[in-house]
Amino acid sequence: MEDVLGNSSFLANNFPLQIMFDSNSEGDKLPLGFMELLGAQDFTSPPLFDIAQQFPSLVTDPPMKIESPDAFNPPATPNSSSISSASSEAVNDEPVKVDDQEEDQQTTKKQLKPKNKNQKRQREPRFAFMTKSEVDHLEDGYRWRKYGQKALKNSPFPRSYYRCTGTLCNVKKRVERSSTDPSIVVTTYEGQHTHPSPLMLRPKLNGSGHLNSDIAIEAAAGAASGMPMQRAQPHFYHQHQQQQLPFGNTLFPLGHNGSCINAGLLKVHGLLQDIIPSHILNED
DNA sequence: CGTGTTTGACCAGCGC
DNA sequence: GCGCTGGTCAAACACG
Repeated sequence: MEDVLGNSSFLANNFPLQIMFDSNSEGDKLPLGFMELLGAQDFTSPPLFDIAQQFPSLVTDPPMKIESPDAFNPPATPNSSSISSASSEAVNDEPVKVDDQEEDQQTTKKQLKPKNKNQKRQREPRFAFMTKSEVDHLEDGYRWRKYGQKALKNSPFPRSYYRCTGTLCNVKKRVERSSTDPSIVVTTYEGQHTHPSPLMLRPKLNGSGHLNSDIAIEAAAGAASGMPMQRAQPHFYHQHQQQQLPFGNTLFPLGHNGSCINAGLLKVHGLLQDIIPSHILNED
């Protein structure tokens, strides 16, 4: 339970989570991240989930269960750098959702006043991003309303709860700092945005005038590598062998046996061309 | 006035 | 059954 994040949520509900982790030492606020590239796929491109499904070789040992495309609908992007974690909580053998928004709302209400005692509380797929940043609440292109804050048992840092302010959008996120490394901000997204990012309409340029493809690539690589979070986590800190990515950001290895996300990254590289303009991928 | 934050209280899930 | 903990609500408050 007490892990490097002091976070139990990753292990909740008995499903593996997958995280991606990289850092941006400057903690720069990137106006947009891979959410707009990945999250935007909800509206423009096939989700990365499909990619991972099509290329099971990207899945590491143990293979991450990919049971629902929802699990790969990536969350909004932290502005500095990111790790992604995917859960398959909302999958199981539940019938595929008919109406996302409606179900989301029902789910939310169920959490408070469940009418169905036989039915376990269902949660949305979750993604965790570990971001090295001075800022707690990372700008990700969406507007969030804070609805709660909770002190965590094994962490001196509180966890903040945010909800997307978009109408009918039930996406939530939790933001907390790692208890072991306060410079690490752990952002956990839950649910799917039902609307495009407000910032999506703007050109996706970073400070240097380049698209922020690195984040998307890392996310995709991490997602495809299928690293269960509960196993990957400790390695971030205790066995980390930082890998300098060609994209500039430092990516922490996810593999338990020395394999790092870079391997997956290479594999996904071609896949991402479907999502990310080729010139971006060639920038390295 | 609209929007967002703070914060105490409440509830549900889980482990013992 | 009980206590602990995480997650959420909602009133009060702050701010532009």
